[in-house]
Amino acid sequence: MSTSISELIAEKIDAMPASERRAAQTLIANYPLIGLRTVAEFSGQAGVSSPTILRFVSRLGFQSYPEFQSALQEELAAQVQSPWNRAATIQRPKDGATFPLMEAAIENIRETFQHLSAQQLGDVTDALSRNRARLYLLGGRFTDPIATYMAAHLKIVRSGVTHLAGQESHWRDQLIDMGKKDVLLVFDIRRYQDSLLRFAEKAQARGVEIVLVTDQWLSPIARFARHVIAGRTAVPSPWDSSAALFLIAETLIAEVTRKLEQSSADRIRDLEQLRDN
Amino acid sequence: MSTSISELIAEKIDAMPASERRAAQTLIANYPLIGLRTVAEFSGQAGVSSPTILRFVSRLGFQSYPEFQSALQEELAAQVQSPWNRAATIQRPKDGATFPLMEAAIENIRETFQHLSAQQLGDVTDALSRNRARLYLLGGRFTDPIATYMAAHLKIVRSGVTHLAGQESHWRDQLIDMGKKDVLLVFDIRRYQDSLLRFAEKAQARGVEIVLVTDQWLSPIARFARHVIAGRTAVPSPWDSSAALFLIAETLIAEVTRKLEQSSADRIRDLEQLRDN
DNA sequence: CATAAAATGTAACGTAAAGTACAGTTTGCC
DNA sequence: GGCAAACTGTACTTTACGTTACATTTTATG
Repeated sequence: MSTSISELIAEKIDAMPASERRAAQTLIANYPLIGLRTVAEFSGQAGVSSPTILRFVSRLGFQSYPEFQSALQEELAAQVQSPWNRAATIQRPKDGATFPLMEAAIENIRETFQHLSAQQLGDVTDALSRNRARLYLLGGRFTDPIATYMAAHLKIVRSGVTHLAGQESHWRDQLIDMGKKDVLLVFDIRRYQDSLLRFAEKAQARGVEIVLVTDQWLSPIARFARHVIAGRTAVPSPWDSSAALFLIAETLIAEVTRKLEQSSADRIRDLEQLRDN
Repeated sequence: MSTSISELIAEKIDAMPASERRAAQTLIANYPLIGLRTVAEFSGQAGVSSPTILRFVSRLGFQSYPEFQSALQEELAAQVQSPWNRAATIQRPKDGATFPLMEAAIENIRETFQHLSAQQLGDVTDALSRNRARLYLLGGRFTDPIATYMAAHLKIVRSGVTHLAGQESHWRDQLIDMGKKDVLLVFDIRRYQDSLLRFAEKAQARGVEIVLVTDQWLSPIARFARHVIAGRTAVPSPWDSSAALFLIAETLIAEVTRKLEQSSADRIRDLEQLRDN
């Protein structure tokens, strides 16, 4: 519980002797600048002696004056950096060069998650958390790195995770091991790749449960998918943005990790041990 | 009219020697808190010596470190006191607990781009657009997919792009071809990888211009980097989020593409033809 | 490659600032 | 009005911070 310092003062000011109260009022009146100066300056401004200032900060619960100052600084920095008054800073004309691509990407992310129900997210998480089943990840030309990223994390929290990399023929050889109860997570955005479609079709034929992460126009793989998550990708750039998909991936990683909490904690510990040796 | 300190830094950073630039980058990445701490803490965080910090603030035009701190404090206090922020702070638009991870990631993205000056972005874009030079991309355990993603795009718009994949020994063999005027883009976030540091050091020794994309705590590679872009990564999840770094990558891709517009357009047409055959 | 110039860190210094002991002053209470 | 308790300031001590001189290393230049 981080009560702000001004709250702290308001709370204790009534229990203070006169001089310390003067210190408190001076601080409130010049909040927070005077508190960042030296004890001498503070005491001078308040018209009390230095020890009074020290007793004052001590009464607030700080062990030393520097500690009190650090608290003030952090509070200040937190206020300035917080996003909702960040907006004020951004709109300054001098700054000007706000980043259109970034703004668009954020808008995409918001919209993407707005269309994503907790239900849907839960279903997909369940599918990806089925420890007994195998989980295969696959992506397209530009989305494969996202599949790689996801696989890198999921391999840590659970077993049976395979990233289908390299040549198409190589994926196909993996089909032999894929069956009912197994899960295939595919990323596919425009221009949709035939190779992915063909593979998804075959996987579905073998009873594999397919999760598709695609763009808002939906890859044809949607036809074979049990779950479909659609993200926005349009930005003012020659290229589409996969940032929303990336965040979808991170969200799934986090959810699966949380869901497998106990078992993954053990697993992570074992992995750390292996690494140390 | 008083130019803000962050503007002041952006303006002078190019005229600074390496160590002072590191100080500047550390301050920008942790703006403004680190500047309010002691010289020793600042220097420790930046990985330089105390005198370097003092020379840095001196170069910014301040007579002494306390004077610099006072300026920071006043700037901060002014921001907090402005009526705009007062209003903004009161009504938190924090809508219900939809997707905390997404909200945090968006905040991270905003903060990351807030700390990124147009100047800096332009410098990096220039480096990545130098068609005559070779461009190498490299990432860590979880960031390598971002390097891959970037390489996949950049390979389309320009030549001489290499993604350093696979084993460390394999990267090293590439060093032989790397020299002055070549550029190395490294992604490195906590836990920072020794292998990347070693490689960056060797590359720098060969005169390679290093661009580092890291987290707000700055990878030790910052020591060898000509350009440093620091992104925020903290989210309410067992894992850090690389979404901000991903968007940095997309922004760089877009900028480079725009910069190489004519030449890349030709190149893309040629590529399309090749694919059709 | 030799030389000068610039940059950087080490270590020591002086000082300003926080912190403390104690005596003086005020306040409250019988 | 006398006494005790709490409060406050003066004067001093101690800490630690900013600063500087200088030696070492690195970089640029002919």
